[in-house]
Amino acid sequence: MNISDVAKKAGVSVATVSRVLNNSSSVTQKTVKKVQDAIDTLNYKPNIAGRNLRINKTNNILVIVNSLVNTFFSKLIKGIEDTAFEKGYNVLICTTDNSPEKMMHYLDLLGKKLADGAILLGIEADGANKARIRKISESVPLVQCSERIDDSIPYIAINSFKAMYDVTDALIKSGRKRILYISADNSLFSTEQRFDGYKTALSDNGIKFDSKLVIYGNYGYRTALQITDNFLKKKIKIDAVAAVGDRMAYGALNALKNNGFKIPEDISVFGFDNIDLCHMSSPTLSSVNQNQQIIGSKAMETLFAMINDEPYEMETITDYELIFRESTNI
Amino acid sequence: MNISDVAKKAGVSVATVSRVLNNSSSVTQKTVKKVQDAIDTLNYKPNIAGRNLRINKTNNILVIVNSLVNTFFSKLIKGIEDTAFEKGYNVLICTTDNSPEKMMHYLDLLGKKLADGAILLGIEADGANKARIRKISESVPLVQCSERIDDSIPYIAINSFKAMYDVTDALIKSGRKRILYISADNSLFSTEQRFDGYKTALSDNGIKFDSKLVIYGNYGYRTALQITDNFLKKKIKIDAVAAVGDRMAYGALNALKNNGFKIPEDISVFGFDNIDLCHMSSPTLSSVNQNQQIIGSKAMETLFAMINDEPYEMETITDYELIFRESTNI
DNA sequence: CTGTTAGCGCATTCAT
DNA sequence: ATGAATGCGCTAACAG
Repeated sequence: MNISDVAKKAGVSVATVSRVLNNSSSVTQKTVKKVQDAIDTLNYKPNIAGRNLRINKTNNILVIVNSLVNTFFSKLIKGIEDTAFEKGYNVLICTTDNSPEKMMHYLDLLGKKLADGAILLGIEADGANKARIRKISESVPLVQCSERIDDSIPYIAINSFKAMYDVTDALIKSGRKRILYISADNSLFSTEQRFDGYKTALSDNGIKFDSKLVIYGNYGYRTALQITDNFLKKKIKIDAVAAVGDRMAYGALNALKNNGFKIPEDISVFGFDNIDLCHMSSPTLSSVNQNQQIIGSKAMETLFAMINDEPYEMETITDYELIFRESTNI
Repeated sequence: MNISDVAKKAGVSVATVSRVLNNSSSVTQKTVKKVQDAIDTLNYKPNIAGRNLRINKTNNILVIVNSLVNTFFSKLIKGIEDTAFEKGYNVLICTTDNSPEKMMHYLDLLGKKLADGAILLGIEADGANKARIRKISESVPLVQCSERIDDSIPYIAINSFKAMYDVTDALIKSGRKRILYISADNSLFSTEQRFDGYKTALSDNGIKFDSKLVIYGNYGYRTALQITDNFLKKKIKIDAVAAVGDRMAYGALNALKNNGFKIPEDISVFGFDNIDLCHMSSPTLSSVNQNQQIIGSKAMETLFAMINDEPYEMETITDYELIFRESTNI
């Protein structure tokens, strides 16, 4: 069942059927109707593979992400998908499980024309892979979201420096001075930016940075619980905690509780990303909210513009907001 | 840059290049090397669209799901993806936002040969769409996961009846008799099954079912908080809560706390799905854990068998386990 | 406004 | 073991 069956049925040429299908150049209403009827009675669906081959375009885009099991990214993907849907694109999701090999494998699919472009979500890459990604970006539209790998590739994210600056500043303004900073043990752009934000806010408020007040986790709850507990054993006095992720903030929060501290009376706790849990837990958790839907949408729009040779921004900075809840008394 | 460029470079025919590419029939080692070298120096990638058209197969599968922003489904998708990756398939994720139109749109893509088959995740369908899905399933491999739409389509899930039976039974065995049941306001197979499990466990333990002890939400936290609060205003005595979802259990739990009840001393609370939050909250929440990774993996394996005309199971029932935490004293 | 035809890149049948 | 030739389904250039 193909286009020529429809042509035969409708008593026209395949070209005419194709024209109706793509409502390209002018076809008489009468002919359109004949063709439509044939399509309907045969229940014909155009074969995408044939079309893709001919026009050398797939209307697919790749989303490359470490893991879907992270609502930060799944919300972002929803933004991508909604916009992709509007523009007639299908979204292929590729999860890499933090494996560079898997990531490069998926990037390879772009060369095979499986998709017209790709969005890299929160991707970390070392020197060699950075170079390969840059190389690929020279021939295929690529957009990076929420983490920056290469300056030559369009980038969409919040200003992580400013966000963590604001968190730190708010904690200080509420009277806290010794803020335990829970960072992540990676080389992500956002990690570095946030750390800079923390240090700059301290310094702007005349507080000396103390490296003993910095501990490193992996975004997970258990590790954060553990490292905070270890930290508390040292009996170093603190009056607040700022974490680069909510799960880590919860790990800290529970470690603090277990050690007899009252939240927020003794110690304020501030998270990052505003996961659903933040408003369901007790105490509810103060956190930084990003609008993932918009980030995703902007990423797709940028990619779409690249694919269609339209102008686009090299850098799109989106909004964030600090949400104050019970874990802080600000 | 295509297969014939490679053939030219290697001094062989396109047929031979194709054979090397698919290591089909016998090609001399020497020829293989020549071709490989040509491929490498040209950095040639076979065009998937051309291949798909020729072999009438895409190695793509569709996953149709209401929303990715639900770790239950995203974990399931991880199971699908891992298995798909092993088998050389790419996964196209289509989110429907509970819109039947969107779902049918995506199912339509199957007819257009965008993918070789589809997995339906937790999909709800009314009479008309049920019929359309069944119709589609006659010509395209389809698998349904975690919710059942049609008996003629392979199905993978836990036994929801038995799981909720076990929850209810465990609560009763721990001395609870008046168990508030928080269900969801939908016509999903699992909803019905769980409700039956609850009622049967009551009856098997000689407890009369009381319809006043059943309230309906939408899987969300806020609604559950609200309806539980409304329920408590009626001053009907209860000593336990069983919910069909963890978020609802949390809504109930917080409503109970707000009304001065102690968990679990006054009232035990049991959730369903074991979301991450369960072990991070205080109190931690007892819940039913399903192995989504395995469900997803089995779904992909079943779909793979269908695509390749191999034998497959019409029904795969996976394990679950009750996890007892601080919200119950069992 | 419509038809004829070529060719996108590939796998495969049929020769040799 | 290899090559020549065909056609998968479609769009677009060209002709009329």
